[in-house]
Amino acid sequence: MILEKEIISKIKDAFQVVFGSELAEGQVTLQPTRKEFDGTHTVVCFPLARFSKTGPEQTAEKLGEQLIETSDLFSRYNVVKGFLNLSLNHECWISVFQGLNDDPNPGKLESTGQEVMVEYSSPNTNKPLHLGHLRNNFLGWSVSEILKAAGNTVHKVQIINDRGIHICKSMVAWLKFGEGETPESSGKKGDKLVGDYYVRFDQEYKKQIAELVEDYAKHDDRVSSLKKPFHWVNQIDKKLKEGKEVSDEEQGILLILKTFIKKAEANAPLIQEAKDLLLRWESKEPAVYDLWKQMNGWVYSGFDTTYETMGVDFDKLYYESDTYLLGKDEVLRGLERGVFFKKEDGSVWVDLSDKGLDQKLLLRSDGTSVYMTQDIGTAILRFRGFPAIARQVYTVGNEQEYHFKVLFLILEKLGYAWAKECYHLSYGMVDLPSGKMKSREGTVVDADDLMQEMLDTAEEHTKELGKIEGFTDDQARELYYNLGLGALKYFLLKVDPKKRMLFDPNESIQFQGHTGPFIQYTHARISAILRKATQIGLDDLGDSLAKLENLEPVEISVIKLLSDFKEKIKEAAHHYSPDVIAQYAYELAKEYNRFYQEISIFNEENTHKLKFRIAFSRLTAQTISQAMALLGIKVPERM
RNA sequence: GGCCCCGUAGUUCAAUGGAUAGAAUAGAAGUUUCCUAAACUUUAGAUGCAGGUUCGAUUCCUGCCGGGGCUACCA
Repeated sequence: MILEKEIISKIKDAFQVVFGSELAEGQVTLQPTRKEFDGTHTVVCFPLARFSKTGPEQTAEKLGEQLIETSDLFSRYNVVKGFLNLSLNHECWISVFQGLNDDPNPGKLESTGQEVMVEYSSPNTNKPLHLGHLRNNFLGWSVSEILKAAGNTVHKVQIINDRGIHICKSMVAWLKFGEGETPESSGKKGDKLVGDYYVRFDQEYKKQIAELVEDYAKHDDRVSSLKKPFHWVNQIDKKLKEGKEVSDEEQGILLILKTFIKKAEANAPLIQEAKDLLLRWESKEPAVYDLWKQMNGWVYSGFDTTYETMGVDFDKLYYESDTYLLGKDEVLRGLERGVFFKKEDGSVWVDLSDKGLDQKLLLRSDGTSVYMTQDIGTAILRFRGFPAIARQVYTVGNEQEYHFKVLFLILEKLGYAWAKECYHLSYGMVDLPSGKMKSREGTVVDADDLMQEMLDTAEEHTKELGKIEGFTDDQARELYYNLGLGALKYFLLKVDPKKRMLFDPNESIQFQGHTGPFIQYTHARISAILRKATQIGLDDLGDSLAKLENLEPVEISVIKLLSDFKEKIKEAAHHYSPDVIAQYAYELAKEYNRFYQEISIFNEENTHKLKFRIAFSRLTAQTISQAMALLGIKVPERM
């Protein structure tokens, strides 16, 4: 911020005069003054003692003295230990406020001229979206908005994993057990319907495996005495995981049974059918291809509904079925050029041992591609389609950190200069109190269900507080939506993306305290003031600012926060961290609420003060609204 | 086994190497003739353990303990 720069420059000048030694740019550490001390800006003088050749405390004292004498920026100072606390004078704050109020581009930094592609969501098309996807989408969408505000051109994209064995599983189950069910016939949302068949496949598949294992066991003397071998394995596995003792005999049996299970997994008729279907799909057999299209279509329309509720969107969609072949070509080309190597069985690998990693498979021995192969293809395709993009940001969970490390290294090896600029926006899992979400154990928190719950809770709260007087039905619904989703988005975005976080479904997301609705409420409060101001014609600031004689401390601290906004956007963009914005919006709202409590705006007799406070409130509302917009949260006029 | 991440109030989250470790919730006590009490004020409560570097360590380094992840011819 300009203000900060100016202060630092004054400090450098003063230091030069008093101690005769020049400080470099980064040597002045300026930080916000803690609220128990007087002042707004604090210079940490410990590191300066080295250059001033005197103790930190004297350094601070002399520096403060000099600053007051020579600069018109500061009104007073105090020294606590080696900390120099500075207070800016009235005119300075007035001009800061003036600058913010006149800013033609509030909340938007100068263009960097850079183009960035941000990928997020990218779900598989075999099951509905869940809580984890919510964090992913809100994060990716918000980071995109933040990057835009920071002056970049952004392309929001996702890759849809529409191809592969997983979708074939749903298809097999639907063919076998579906009896022609469609979203229309059963009224089920398309993604839910397909997800159900995926689950069904898994259940039936498990059954077949268990049967096969039992059969193998029956014919093997070593284990034929076991009644339910499959169940037994699970028990022993559980024991091992809990660190309990397992006898040698049990371990021996376990080993035998594990080979049985592996064999059964490969030989179960259902998985054979799914694999067969995948081959038929790859050869584009019309019946299979049509069914694949139809079921994917169901999923897409289901996803579209969910995305709409979530309030996220994309500029462009990529489909794995379109990109996986390109990846394969790239790998083969790399093989020719000696970047990759082939093993005897025909599989293609990359050797990354020079980078401290191991070898990684790129093409199976049967020539089919793996996950990595497709990602190579997709990345290259994107840069071909958008030659101007400087980098790609991948919003993907942190369990794939290794994968992306490898991907970027491979792209680099293939000679793509932009590979170095690619970034894996890695975020932590959302845990439940019971641990990780597992679809098999039915502990997945469904995205649609959760959002609906949030809307219901918002409605309940609002009605309890009796705050829907004068609302039409549509307005009320809009409010519940904004509050419910605001609470949810804020909850997921206020946490550092890198960290894993906890979600307790039994303890519903709060609407009080450090929450989205708290900030929304502050905005609604200010809106009420602005409405009233318009009514009585106090909208125009006129020359009141110049005639203002003093500012209250709480007003100064709000102005300081307002002036921090752009710096926060910069920081959030730099770290890909919406939580910076979330924390900022909260601090601003909280500080304004203090002002609101302390000062009764319309009881003020001095017109200049009154007009200033209205303009000041408007600027706060505007900043809150913009900050929240970066998080994808709408702020209401009334609530 | 190897590699990576995380351990902060009862709980959920903060703290570019800086002051007496901040919030929120749950607990205790207050504030409504006054612009929206989804608010505000007061109070009590925490850095896993042991070393090291530093004027100064929640932050950096080492070891230990605890939790999670990756290490598939799965995606």
